[in-house]
Amino acid sequence: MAQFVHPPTDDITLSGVLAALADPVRLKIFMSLMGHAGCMSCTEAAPGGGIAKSTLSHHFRILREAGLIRTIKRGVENRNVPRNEDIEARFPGLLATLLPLADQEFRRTG
Amino acid sequence: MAQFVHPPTDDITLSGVLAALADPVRLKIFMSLMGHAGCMSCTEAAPGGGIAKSTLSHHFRILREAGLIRTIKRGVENRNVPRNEDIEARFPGLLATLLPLADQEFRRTG
DNA sequence: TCTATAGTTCAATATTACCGAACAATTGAA
DNA sequence: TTCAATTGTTCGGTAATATTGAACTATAGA
Repeated sequence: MAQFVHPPTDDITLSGVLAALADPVRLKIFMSLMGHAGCMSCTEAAPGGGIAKSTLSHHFRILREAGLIRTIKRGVENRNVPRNEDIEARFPGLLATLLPLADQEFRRTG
Repeated sequence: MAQFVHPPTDDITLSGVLAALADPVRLKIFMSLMGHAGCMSCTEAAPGGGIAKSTLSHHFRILREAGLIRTIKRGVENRNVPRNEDIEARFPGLLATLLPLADQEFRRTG
């Protein structure tokens, strides 16, 4: 039986999603998850830089509460999965346009 | 000759745009501007609620610095114009997908 | 049991948002 | 010109949020 770190939100708002993805760190995390199309632990999905793990935990919480990811406790680590279908259902086409632009942006700046 | 309140940014970033539009007040302001497809003063574009004018000024500054609007001083008031083409040039399709979703969202919640 | 690992929570600090009040600039009327 | 009204910015104080290291919980594996 799935042990959610916190039960997934069913109230996904546009402002919540945009605010969550407006932070470069969280955007990178979410894109990593999308790229791996399965599950990643928090440390796997985290971008390289010197970010404190308490801060990372905070970022994952924001992504969870925005409804962008689902987090399941599995052994000692967390399995984070993007909630593709739920976001697509609420905001059709949003991710399809946003993610390529984010990709382009990160290539440009780093 | 155009008197800009501040010269328009030529460095439009995705995080800047998303952060600017993640705030419901700013999103409403920007959508008002898009809807009127011309120029609006700050007070015209502002949503109804009891928002201090110093706060509104702050919101317009964020929209300006994100590169979403251009503000020209005209007489006693400001003329705010959305920078459609510049945003489309940098992030093709972003506004086209975002704004209808925002519209739907505001209809849902108010 | 003992140690290592993965995240969360907590308390403190730093950054940012919001407001009212004071200010500057322009308009229009007296 | 002078005076009042209008529009928006700036400033100082306070409230809210972000970031961090340290302490803590829970699980895995030797």
